[in-house]
Amino acid sequence: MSPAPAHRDDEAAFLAAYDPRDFPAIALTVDIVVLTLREGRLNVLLVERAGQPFQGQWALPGGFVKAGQEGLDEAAARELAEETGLSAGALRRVHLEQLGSYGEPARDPRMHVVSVAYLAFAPDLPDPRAGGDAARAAWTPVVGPHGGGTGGRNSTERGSADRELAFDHGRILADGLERARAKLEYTPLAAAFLEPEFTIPELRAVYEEIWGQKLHPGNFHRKVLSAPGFVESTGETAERGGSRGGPRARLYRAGDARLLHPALLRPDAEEPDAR
Amino acid sequence: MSPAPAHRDDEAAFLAAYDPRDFPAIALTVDIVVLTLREGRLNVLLVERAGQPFQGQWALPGGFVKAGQEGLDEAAARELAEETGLSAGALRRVHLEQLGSYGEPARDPRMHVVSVAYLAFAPDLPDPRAGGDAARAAWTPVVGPHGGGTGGRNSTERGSADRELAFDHGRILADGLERARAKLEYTPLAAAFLEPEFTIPELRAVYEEIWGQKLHPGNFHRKVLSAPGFVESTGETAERGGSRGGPRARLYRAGDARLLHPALLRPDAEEPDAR
DNA sequence: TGAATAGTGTCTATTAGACACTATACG
DNA sequence: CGTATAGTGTCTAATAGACACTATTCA
Repeated sequence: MSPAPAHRDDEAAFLAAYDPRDFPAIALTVDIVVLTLREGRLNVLLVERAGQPFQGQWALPGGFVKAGQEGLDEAAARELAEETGLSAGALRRVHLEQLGSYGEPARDPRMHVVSVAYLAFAPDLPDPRAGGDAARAAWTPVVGPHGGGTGGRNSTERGSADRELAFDHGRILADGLERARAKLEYTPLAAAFLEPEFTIPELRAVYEEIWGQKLHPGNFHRKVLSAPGFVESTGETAERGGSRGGPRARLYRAGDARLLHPALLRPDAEEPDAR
Repeated sequence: MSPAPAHRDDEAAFLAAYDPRDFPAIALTVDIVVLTLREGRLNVLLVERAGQPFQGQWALPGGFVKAGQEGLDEAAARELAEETGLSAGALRRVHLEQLGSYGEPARDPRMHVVSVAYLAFAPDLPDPRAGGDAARAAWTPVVGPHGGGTGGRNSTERGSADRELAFDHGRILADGLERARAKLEYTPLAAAFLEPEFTIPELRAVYEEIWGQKLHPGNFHRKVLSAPGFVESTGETAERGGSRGGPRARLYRAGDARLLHPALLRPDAEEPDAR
């Protein structure tokens, strides 16, 4: 563990003599898969790269971790705020979790850059503004097993109508989408895509869009209500019924559970790839 | 993303002029939670630190990622081989997966060191030899909700009879243990703790030790056999029966499933902390 | 008025767990 | 021979999903 085989008696003296420059440099970035629903469709936040490498290509938002100044979660939250232009208050409604780290030496042609990827679930957000190092930033529809239920499980997953993402961001996005699908099964995080008060049919629409398949309305309703702490009733009723008719649904807000029991398993998840 | 706001026309020229030293340094390490069963008890591999900081304290094995030369998975595999002294062949029987990254600026007093933690499941291995930067290395019993079923879910988790680990390795170990418990539920990785051929009661002992609770022998047996691809029969029978009597059990080897359907849920996992 | 939807009731096939039983092996 | 265990059978409570039905709202 100790990079220099020093055996000083005094730790303070050791630290004073310690020069970080003695070690070969690896750069560290955070990149974020920010997912949201816009008009019912799953979107991911992408930025167009202003500089080299991959100039002009789309990439996940992210940036370098400020050495010695911030932890990984802080860096991700900072980048998220910068790229979406959201206030600290609005950010509290966003779920942010670590997705994984990606460190192939050749993933960035400049040097060895390790990226710690994060995954965020956000309610419908305003259009992003391009940050300093991004030419543009845009919510981009995610295709794949979404958007019609026709796409199979094995179809290549990428954002935005076949755009190829820079670096290995296509892979990171695919990992983030799979994580998101899994998270809906055993956490109440689907509510993070909605306003603070929402109806069960709205919640069901989140599941249907992210899982890419229709769910049974009656059974879904019952399962949500039977999972303790998933939702809690407000006593209120939605202003209007469904756009195509039907009674007004009751309003709920997110409960205090962090894990769902029982879980809402994907109907098809019996054989994911059961080989 | 681009650290210097360069707008060169030619990517090659850009790369030639690129100096990695322009950026503040963050060091990158991999640390590994290596779990194994020794005489039926869960053990973790720990090393005693030879140098500062935390000299003389126990820590997870790990080391610096070789910048530009290896990816994260490679670095973890290399460290694992170095610390356990295992051959490449023996390492193929070890399961290794990324656990998460830890990057608080103050987690290492020398400088900002980000650690990518890995989790490994290994069959019973020989005693480790101390590496270059470790005074000693030893398999260390894990206490916690293990070892007798008396420990509650909330008991502080640490290795080796109340040893305090260096850095934030206590936290990493706790995260690794929780991941291990969860992994047994929906993957067939319990077999990674056993020899290539094993009996169902041996497999059950893995679950009982890691989950810290007794399981119903009959129902466990049936659930394992009903999960497609979990185990496949060898047609053979164990040489001897149970040490305290009983018929000889049949031998199985790991099947080709990577996910269990249906999953083997922890009996208690109904309310993990359902708040 | 017709069509679509919210929410609830109910039936059934499946499953998890408890219990029981036998056959086998150790000491 | 006594005891413990492997493996299987069976019963029951809980669950998932299918189907049905009413009331409510939009167009």
